[in-house]
Amino acid sequence: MLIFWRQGYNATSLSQLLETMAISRSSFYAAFTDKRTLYVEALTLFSQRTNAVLLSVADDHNPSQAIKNFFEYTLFSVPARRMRRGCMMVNSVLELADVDEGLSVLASQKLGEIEQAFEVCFERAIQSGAFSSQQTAKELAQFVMTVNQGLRVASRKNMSKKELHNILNTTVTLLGLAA
Amino acid sequence: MLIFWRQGYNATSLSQLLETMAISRSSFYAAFTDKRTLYVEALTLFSQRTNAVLLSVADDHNPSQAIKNFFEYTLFSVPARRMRRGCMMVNSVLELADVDEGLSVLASQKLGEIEQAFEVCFERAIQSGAFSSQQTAKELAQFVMTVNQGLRVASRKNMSKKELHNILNTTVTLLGLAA
DNA sequence: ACTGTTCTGGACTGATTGGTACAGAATGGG
DNA sequence: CCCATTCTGTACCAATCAGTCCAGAACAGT
Repeated sequence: MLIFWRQGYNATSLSQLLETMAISRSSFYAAFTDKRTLYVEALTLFSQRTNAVLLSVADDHNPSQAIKNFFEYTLFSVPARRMRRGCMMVNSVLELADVDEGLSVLASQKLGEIEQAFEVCFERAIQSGAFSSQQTAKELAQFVMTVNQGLRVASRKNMSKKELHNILNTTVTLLGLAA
Repeated sequence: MLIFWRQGYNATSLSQLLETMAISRSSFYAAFTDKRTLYVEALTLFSQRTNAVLLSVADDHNPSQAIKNFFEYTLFSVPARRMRRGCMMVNSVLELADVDEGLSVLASQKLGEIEQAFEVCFERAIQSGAFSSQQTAKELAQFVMTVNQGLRVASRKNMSKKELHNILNTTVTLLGLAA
Protein backbone atom coordinates (compact mmCIF):
# COMPACT_ATOMS: atom_id res chain seq x y z
CA MET A 1 0.00 0.00 0.00
CA LEU A 2 2.79 2.41 0.92
CA ILE A 3 4.57 2.13 -2.39
CA PHE A 4 1.36 2.48 -4.41
CA TRP A 5 0.41 5.43 -2.23
CA ARG A 6 3.72 7.16 -2.86
CA GLN A 7 4.29 6.42 -6.53
CA GLY A 8 0.83 5.69 -7.90
CA TYR A 9 -0.19 2.76 -10.05
CA ASN A 10 1.73 3.12 -13.29
CA ALA A 11 5.01 4.27 -11.79
CA THR A 12 5.12 1.27 -9.48
CA SER A 13 6.59 -1.79 -11.17
CA LEU A 14 6.06 -5.37 -10.18
CA SER A 15 9.78 -5.68 -9.42
CA GLN A 16 9.51 -2.91 -6.85
CA LEU A 17 6.54 -4.61 -5.26
CA LEU A 18 8.33 -7.95 -5.08
CA GLU A 19 11.41 -6.35 -3.62
CA THR A 20 9.62 -4.42 -0.88
CA MET A 21 7.37 -7.38 -0.10
CA ALA A 22 10.41 -9.67 -0.16
CA ILE A 23 8.57 -12.43 -1.99
CA SER A 24 9.00 -13.91 -5.42
CA ARG A 25 6.90 -13.56 -8.51
CA SER A 26 4.94 -16.78 -8.22
CA SER A 27 4.08 -16.13 -4.59
CA PHE A 28 2.85 -12.71 -5.56
CA TYR A 29 0.48 -13.96 -8.24
CA ALA A 30 -0.67 -16.84 -6.04
CA ALA A 31 -1.50 -14.50 -3.19
CA PHE A 32 -2.74 -11.35 -4.92
CA THR A 33 -3.90 -12.48 -8.37
CA ASP A 34 -2.84 -9.34 -10.13
CA LYS A 35 -1.11 -6.01 -9.88
CA ARG A 36 -4.44 -4.30 -10.41
CA THR A 37 -6.23 -6.48 -7.86
CA LEU A 38 -3.58 -5.67 -5.30
CA TYR A 39 -4.05 -2.00 -6.01
CA VAL A 40 -7.76 -2.32 -5.30
CA GLU A 41 -6.91 -4.05 -2.03
CA ALA A 42 -4.42 -1.35 -1.09
CA LEU A 43 -6.89 1.39 -1.92
CA THR A 44 -9.58 -0.34 0.11
CA LEU A 45 -7.25 -0.70 3.08
CA PHE A 46 -6.40 2.97 2.87
CA SER A 47 -10.07 3.87 2.73
CA GLN A 48 -10.91 1.67 5.70
CA ARG A 49 -8.22 3.27 7.82
CA THR A 50 -9.44 6.74 6.89
CA ASN A 51 -13.01 5.77 7.70
CA ALA A 52 -11.88 4.46 11.07
CA VAL A 53 -10.41 7.85 11.91
CA LEU A 54 -13.57 9.49 10.64
CA LEU A 55 -15.74 7.32 12.83
CA SER A 56 -13.71 8.03 15.94
CA VAL A 57 -13.98 11.73 15.25
CA ALA A 58 -17.61 12.09 14.13
CA ASP A 59 -18.94 11.33 17.59
CA ASP A 60 -18.12 14.85 18.54
CA HIS A 61 -21.32 16.82 18.13
CA ASN A 62 -19.31 19.95 17.57
CA PRO A 63 -18.51 19.91 13.83
CA SER A 64 -15.67 22.33 14.40
CA GLN A 65 -13.83 19.89 16.62
CA ALA A 66 -14.77 16.92 14.47
CA ILE A 67 -13.34 18.52 11.35
CA LYS A 68 -10.30 19.84 13.15
CA ASN A 69 -9.66 16.42 14.63
CA PHE A 70 -10.02 14.70 11.30
CA PHE A 71 -7.30 16.85 9.81
CA GLU A 72 -5.28 16.63 12.98
CA TYR A 73 -5.22 12.82 12.89
CA THR A 74 -4.81 12.37 9.16
CA LEU A 75 -2.57 15.26 8.27
CA PHE A 76 -0.91 17.20 11.04
CA SER A 77 -0.05 14.77 13.82
CA VAL A 78 1.52 12.46 11.30
CA PRO A 79 5.20 12.12 10.30
CA ALA A 80 6.27 14.57 7.60
CA ARG A 81 7.11 11.68 5.32
CA ARG A 82 3.55 10.44 5.46
CA MET A 83 2.03 13.89 5.21
CA ARG A 84 3.83 14.40 1.92
CA ARG A 85 2.21 11.30 0.44
CA GLY A 86 -1.13 13.08 0.41
CA CYS A 87 -4.31 11.01 0.14
CA MET A 88 -4.15 7.80 -1.85
CA MET A 89 -7.73 8.21 -3.06
CA VAL A 90 -7.14 11.73 -4.33
CA ASN A 91 -3.91 10.57 -5.95
CA SER A 92 -5.75 7.71 -7.63
CA VAL A 93 -8.55 9.86 -8.99
CA LEU A 94 -6.12 12.23 -10.65
CA GLU A 95 -3.71 9.66 -12.00
CA LEU A 96 -6.28 7.23 -13.36
CA ALA A 97 -9.27 9.36 -14.41
CA ASP A 98 -8.59 8.87 -18.13
CA VAL A 99 -6.47 5.77 -17.82
CA ASP A 100 -8.44 3.24 -15.77
CA GLU A 101 -11.99 4.38 -15.23
CA GLY A 102 -12.82 1.49 -12.92
CA LEU A 103 -10.10 2.35 -10.42
CA SER A 104 -10.85 6.03 -10.71
CA VAL A 105 -14.55 5.72 -9.89
CA LEU A 106 -13.70 3.34 -7.06
CA ALA A 107 -11.48 5.99 -5.54
CA SER A 108 -14.18 8.61 -6.12
CA GLN A 109 -16.74 6.49 -4.33
CA LYS A 110 -14.48 6.05 -1.35
CA LEU A 111 -13.95 9.80 -1.23
CA GLY A 112 -17.73 10.07 -1.28
CA GLU A 113 -17.88 8.13 1.98
CA ILE A 114 -15.79 10.80 3.64
CA GLU A 115 -18.01 13.54 2.30
CA GLN A 116 -21.03 11.65 3.59
CA ALA A 117 -19.52 11.58 7.06
CA PHE A 118 -18.92 15.32 6.93
CA GLU A 119 -22.53 15.84 5.91
CA VAL A 120 -23.87 13.80 8.82
CA CYS A 121 -21.63 15.79 11.08
CA PHE A 122 -23.04 19.12 9.88
CA GLU A 123 -26.57 17.80 9.91
CA ARG A 124 -26.42 16.85 13.55
CA ALA A 125 -24.82 20.14 14.51
CA ILE A 126 -27.50 22.11 12.68
CA GLN A 127 -30.38 20.09 14.09
CA SER A 128 -29.05 20.37 17.62
CA GLY A 129 -28.89 24.12 17.19
CA ALA A 130 -25.17 24.20 17.89
CA PHE A 131 -24.50 25.68 14.49
CA SER A 132 -26.37 27.57 11.83
CA SER A 133 -25.55 28.60 8.31
CA GLN A 134 -27.21 29.78 5.15
CA GLN A 135 -25.78 26.71 3.45
CA THR A 136 -27.24 23.24 3.67
CA ALA A 137 -25.36 20.42 5.37
CA LYS A 138 -24.64 18.89 1.99
CA GLU A 139 -23.23 22.11 0.61
CA LEU A 140 -21.06 22.55 3.67
CA ALA A 141 -19.83 18.97 3.38
CA GLN A 142 -18.97 19.44 -0.30
CA PHE A 143 -17.10 22.59 0.57
CA VAL A 144 -15.08 20.96 3.34
CA MET A 145 -14.39 18.03 1.04
CA THR A 146 -13.05 20.43 -1.57
CA VAL A 147 -10.76 22.02 1.00
CA ASN A 148 -9.70 18.53 2.05
CA GLN A 149 -8.76 17.62 -1.50
CA GLY A 150 -6.97 20.93 -1.91
CA LEU A 151 -4.96 20.34 1.25
CA ARG A 152 -3.94 16.88 0.03
CA VAL A 153 -2.62 18.47 -3.14
CA ALA A 154 -0.85 21.14 -1.12
CA SER A 155 0.77 18.53 1.10
CA ARG A 156 2.40 16.90 -1.95
CA LYS A 157 4.08 20.18 -2.83
CA ASN A 158 6.71 21.34 -0.38
CA MET A 159 4.24 23.33 1.70
CA SER A 160 5.10 23.34 5.39
CA LYS A 161 2.88 21.82 8.03
CA LYS A 162 2.55 25.27 9.56
CA GLU A 163 1.15 26.79 6.37
CA LEU A 164 -1.25 23.88 5.94
CA HIS A 165 -2.48 24.40 9.47
CA ASN A 166 -2.94 28.05 8.70
CA ILE A 167 -5.15 27.22 5.73
CA LEU A 168 -7.27 24.94 7.88
CA ASN A 169 -7.63 27.70 10.47
CA THR A 170 -8.74 30.11 7.78
CA THR A 171 -11.31 27.58 6.60
CA VAL A 172 -12.67 27.00 10.08
CA THR A 173 -12.84 30.71 10.75
CA LEU A 174 -14.66 31.44 7.52
CA LEU A 175 -17.14 28.68 8.25
CA GLY A 176 -17.90 30.43 11.51
CA LEU A 177 -16.96 27.28 13.32
CA ALA A 178 -14.22 28.74 15.51
CA ALA A 179 -14.89 27.12 18.86
CA MET B 1 -0.23 18.76 -24.39
CA LEU B 2 -3.76 17.42 -24.49
CA ILE B 3 -2.76 13.81 -24.22
CA PHE B 4 -0.30 14.48 -21.38
CA TRP B 5 -2.95 16.56 -19.67
CA ARG B 6 -5.48 13.75 -19.87
CA GLN B 7 -3.36 10.73 -19.12
CA GLY B 8 -0.36 12.09 -17.26
CA TYR B 9 3.29 11.38 -17.94
CA ASN B 10 3.75 7.68 -17.31
CA ALA B 11 0.49 6.49 -18.83
CA THR B 12 1.27 8.27 -22.08
CA SER B 13 3.47 6.20 -24.36
CA LEU B 14 5.65 7.46 -27.14
CA SER B 15 3.56 5.51 -29.64
CA GLN B 16 0.47 7.43 -28.57
CA LEU B 17 2.31 10.71 -28.93
CA LEU B 18 3.56 9.81 -32.40
CA GLU B 19 0.11 8.71 -33.51
CA THR B 20 -1.70 11.82 -32.32
CA MET B 21 1.05 14.07 -33.66
CA ALA B 22 1.06 12.10 -36.91
CA ILE B 23 4.83 12.17 -37.18
CA SER B 24 7.43 9.45 -37.03
CA ARG B 25 9.89 8.57 -34.34
CA SER B 26 12.94 10.31 -35.76
CA SER B 27 11.03 13.51 -36.42
CA PHE B 28 9.84 13.45 -32.85
CA TYR B 29 13.30 13.15 -31.36
CA ALA B 30 14.72 15.69 -33.79
CA ALA B 31 12.05 18.23 -32.89
CA PHE B 32 11.46 17.62 -29.17
CA THR B 33 14.63 15.93 -27.89
CA ASP B 34 12.88 13.75 -25.43
CA LYS B 35 9.60 12.59 -23.98
CA ARG B 36 10.43 14.36 -20.75
CA THR B 37 11.50 17.55 -22.51
CA LEU B 38 8.22 17.60 -24.41
CA TYR B 39 6.37 17.19 -21.15
CA VAL B 40 8.12 20.25 -19.75
CA GLU B 41 7.13 22.17 -22.88
CA ALA B 42 3.54 21.02 -22.60
CA LEU B 43 3.39 21.94 -18.93
CA THR B 44 4.87 25.33 -19.66
CA LEU B 45 2.35 25.96 -22.43
CA PHE B 46 -0.47 25.03 -20.08
CA SER B 47 0.90 27.36 -17.43
CA GLN B 48 1.25 30.24 -19.90
CA ARG B 49 -2.33 29.89 -21.04
CA THR B 50 -3.56 29.83 -17.46
CA ASN B 51 -1.49 32.89 -16.64
CA ALA B 52 -2.97 34.67 -19.65
CA VAL B 53 -6.46 34.11 -18.28
CA LEU B 54 -5.26 35.22 -14.88
CA LEU B 55 -3.84 38.43 -16.28
CA SER B 56 -7.00 39.31 -18.16
CA VAL B 57 -9.00 38.78 -15.00
CA ALA B 58 -6.80 40.38 -12.36
CA ASP B 59 -7.40 43.87 -13.69
CA ASP B 60 -10.72 43.81 -11.94
CA HIS B 61 -10.21 45.60 -8.63
CA ASN B 62 -13.05 43.63 -7.17
CA PRO B 63 -11.46 40.36 -5.99
CA SER B 64 -14.85 38.70 -5.95
CA GLN B 65 -15.32 39.23 -9.66
CA ALA B 66 -11.70 38.45 -10.44
CA ILE B 67 -11.89 35.10 -8.67
CA LYS B 68 -15.28 34.29 -10.07
CA ASN B 69 -14.08 35.13 -13.56
CA PHE B 70 -10.97 33.02 -13.18
CA PHE B 71 -13.06 29.97 -12.41
CA GLU B 72 -15.62 30.96 -14.99
CA TYR B 73 -13.01 31.06 -17.77
CA THR B 74 -10.94 28.06 -16.72
CA LEU B 75 -13.60 25.73 -15.39
CA PHE B 76 -17.24 26.53 -16.04
CA SER B 77 -17.49 28.14 -19.47
CA VAL B 78 -15.42 25.34 -20.90
CA PRO B 79 -16.53 22.14 -22.65
CA ALA B 80 -17.34 19.28 -20.27
CA ARG B 81 -14.59 17.21 -21.85
CA ARG B 82 -12.01 19.80 -20.93
CA MET B 83 -13.44 20.44 -17.50
CA ARG B 84 -12.97 16.79 -16.66
CA ARG B 85 -9.26 16.97 -17.46
CA GLY B 86 -8.73 19.11 -14.38
CA CYS B 87 -5.55 21.18 -14.11
CA MET B 88 -2.41 19.79 -15.69
CA MET B 89 -0.21 21.29 -12.98
CA VAL B 90 -2.23 19.78 -10.16
CA ASN B 91 -2.25 16.46 -12.01
CA SER B 92 1.52 16.63 -12.43
CA VAL B 93 2.22 17.42 -8.79
CA LEU B 94 0.24 14.43 -7.61
CA GLU B 95 1.46 11.96 -10.19
CA LEU B 96 5.12 12.82 -10.03
CA ALA B 97 5.78 13.96 -6.45
CA ASP B 98 7.73 10.79 -5.56
CA VAL B 99 8.57 9.75 -9.10
CA ASP B 100 10.21 12.73 -10.81
CA GLU B 101 11.01 15.45 -8.32
CA GLY B 102 12.15 17.88 -11.02
CA LEU B 103 8.86 17.81 -12.88
CA SER B 104 6.90 17.92 -9.65
CA VAL B 105 8.59 21.04 -8.30
CA LEU B 106 8.28 22.67 -11.71
CA ALA B 107 4.54 22.14 -11.57
CA SER B 108 4.46 23.40 -7.98
CA GLN B 109 6.27 26.56 -8.97
CA LYS B 110 3.82 27.23 -11.75
CA LEU B 111 0.95 26.77 -9.33
CA GLY B 112 2.75 29.28 -7.13
CA GLU B 113 2.43 31.87 -9.88
CA ILE B 114 -1.34 31.52 -9.74
CA GLU B 115 -1.33 31.89 -5.97
CA GLN B 116 0.81 34.98 -6.33
CA ALA B 117 -1.74 36.52 -8.67
CA PHE B 118 -4.52 35.81 -6.18
CA GLU B 119 -2.46 37.47 -3.47
CA VAL B 120 -1.93 40.63 -5.51
CA CYS B 121 -5.63 40.66 -6.18
CA PHE B 122 -6.53 40.54 -2.49
CA GLU B 123 -3.81 43.05 -1.61
CA ARG B 124 -5.17 45.66 -3.95
CA ALA B 125 -8.72 45.11 -2.79
CA ILE B 126 -7.71 45.45 0.86
CA GLN B 127 -5.61 48.57 0.28
CA SER B 128 -8.36 50.23 -1.74
CA GLY B 129 -10.75 49.59 1.12
CA ALA B 130 -13.08 47.58 -1.07
CA PHE B 131 -12.63 44.55 1.11
CA SER B 132 -11.55 43.77 4.64
CA SER B 133 -10.81 40.57 6.47
CA GLN B 134 -9.08 39.32 9.59
CA GLN B 135 -6.86 37.26 7.29
CA THR B 136 -3.87 38.62 5.42
CA ALA B 137 -3.84 38.75 1.64
CA LYS B 138 -1.39 35.87 1.59
CA GLU B 139 -3.58 33.72 3.80
CA LEU B 140 -6.59 34.47 1.65
CA ALA B 141 -4.65 33.62 -1.49
CA GLN B 142 -3.48 30.32 -0.02
CA PHE B 143 -7.02 29.51 0.95
CA VAL B 144 -8.43 30.28 -2.50
CA MET B 145 -5.58 28.29 -4.01
CA THR B 146 -6.53 25.33 -1.85
CA VAL B 147 -10.14 25.58 -2.99
CA ASN B 148 -8.87 25.82 -6.56
CA GLN B 149 -6.87 22.63 -6.20
CA GLY B 150 -9.81 20.94 -4.54
CA LEU B 151 -12.12 21.93 -7.39
CA ARG B 152 -9.66 20.54 -9.93
CA VAL B 153 -9.74 17.23 -8.11
CA ALA B 154 -13.53 17.37 -7.93
CA SER B 155 -13.76 18.04 -11.65
CA ARG B 156 -11.88 14.79 -12.40
CA LYS B 157 -14.51 12.82 -10.52
CA ASN B 158 -17.94 12.78 -12.09
CA MET B 159 -19.11 15.85 -10.23
CA SER B 160 -21.51 17.98 -12.26
CA LYS B 161 -20.73 21.50 -13.34
CA LYS B 162 -23.68 22.67 -11.28
CA GLU B 163 -22.32 21.19 -8.08
CA LEU B 164 -18.90 22.65 -8.77
CA HIS B 165 -20.46 26.04 -9.25
CA ASN B 166 -22.31 25.59 -6.00
CA ILE B 167 -19.05 24.95 -4.16
CA LEU B 168 -17.53 28.09 -5.65
CA ASN B 169 -20.58 30.08 -4.55
CA THR B 170 -20.22 28.72 -1.03
CA THR B 171 -16.57 29.73 -1.04
CA VAL B 172 -17.31 33.24 -2.24
CA THR B 173 -20.09 33.64 0.29
CA LEU B 174 -17.94 32.45 3.17
CA LEU B 175 -15.18 34.82 2.13
CA GLY B 176 -17.69 37.64 2.40
CA LEU B 177 -16.96 38.51 -1.19
CA ALA B 178 -20.51 38.18 -2.51
CA ALA B 179 -20.80 41.22 -4.72
C1' DA C 1 9.79 -41.64 8.29
C1' DC C 2 6.78 -41.56 4.36
C1' DT C 3 3.53 -39.31 1.26
C1' DG C 4 0.31 -36.04 -0.69
C1' DT C 5 -0.26 -31.18 -0.76
C1' DT C 6 1.06 -26.39 -0.76
C1' DC C 7 4.26 -23.03 -1.54
C1' DT C 8 8.12 -20.60 -3.79
C1' DG C 9 12.47 -19.35 -6.56
C1' DG C 10 13.85 -18.49 -10.90
C1' DA C 11 13.79 -19.19 -15.73
C1' DC C 12 10.96 -17.90 -19.43
C1' DT C 13 7.34 -15.56 -22.45
C1' DG C 14 5.63 -12.08 -25.69
C1' DA C 15 4.63 -7.39 -25.67
C1' DT C 16 5.93 -2.79 -25.06
C1' DT C 17 8.92 0.69 -23.27
C1' DG C 18 12.01 4.94 -24.60
C1' DG C 19 15.65 5.85 -27.66
C1' DT C 20 19.20 5.28 -31.83
C1' DA C 21 20.94 4.56 -36.62
C1' DC C 22 20.75 5.04 -41.20
C1' DA C 23 19.15 5.16 -45.82
C1' DG C 24 16.44 7.54 -48.83
C1' DA C 25 13.08 11.38 -49.75
C1' DA C 26 12.12 16.23 -49.84
C1' DT C 27 13.99 20.68 -50.04
C1' DG C 28 16.39 24.97 -51.30
C1' DG C 29 20.35 27.83 -53.21
C1' DG C 30 23.16 28.63 -57.10
C1' DC D 1 19.39 21.23 -63.22
C1' DC D 2 22.54 19.81 -59.73
C1' DC D 3 24.30 19.21 -55.38
C1' DA D 4 24.47 19.93 -50.32
C1' DT D 5 21.72 20.05 -46.54
C1' DT D 6 17.71 18.96 -43.86
C1' DC D 7 14.12 16.04 -42.81
C1' DT D 8 11.57 11.65 -42.09
C1' DG D 9 10.09 6.59 -42.34
C1' DT D 10 11.56 2.33 -40.73
C1' DA D 11 14.31 -1.17 -38.96
C1' DC D 12 16.52 -1.91 -34.94
C1' DC D 13 18.27 -1.78 -29.97
C1' DA D 14 18.60 -3.05 -25.06
C1' DA D 15 15.74 -2.72 -21.17
C1' DT D 16 11.73 -3.43 -18.86
C1' DC D 17 6.97 -4.49 -18.48
C1' DA D 18 3.20 -7.77 -16.48
C1' DG D 19 2.28 -12.38 -16.30
C1' DT D 20 3.11 -17.88 -16.81
C1' DC D 21 5.27 -22.18 -15.80
C1' DC D 22 7.42 -25.84 -13.53
C1' DA D 23 10.71 -28.24 -10.78
C1' DG D 24 12.02 -28.65 -6.33
C1' DA D 25 11.68 -27.07 -1.41
C1' DA D 26 8.86 -26.79 2.75
C1' DC D 27 5.21 -28.60 5.07
C1' DA D 28 1.39 -31.26 6.86
C1' DG D 29 -1.06 -35.53 8.49
C1' DT D 30 -0.53 -40.18 9.58
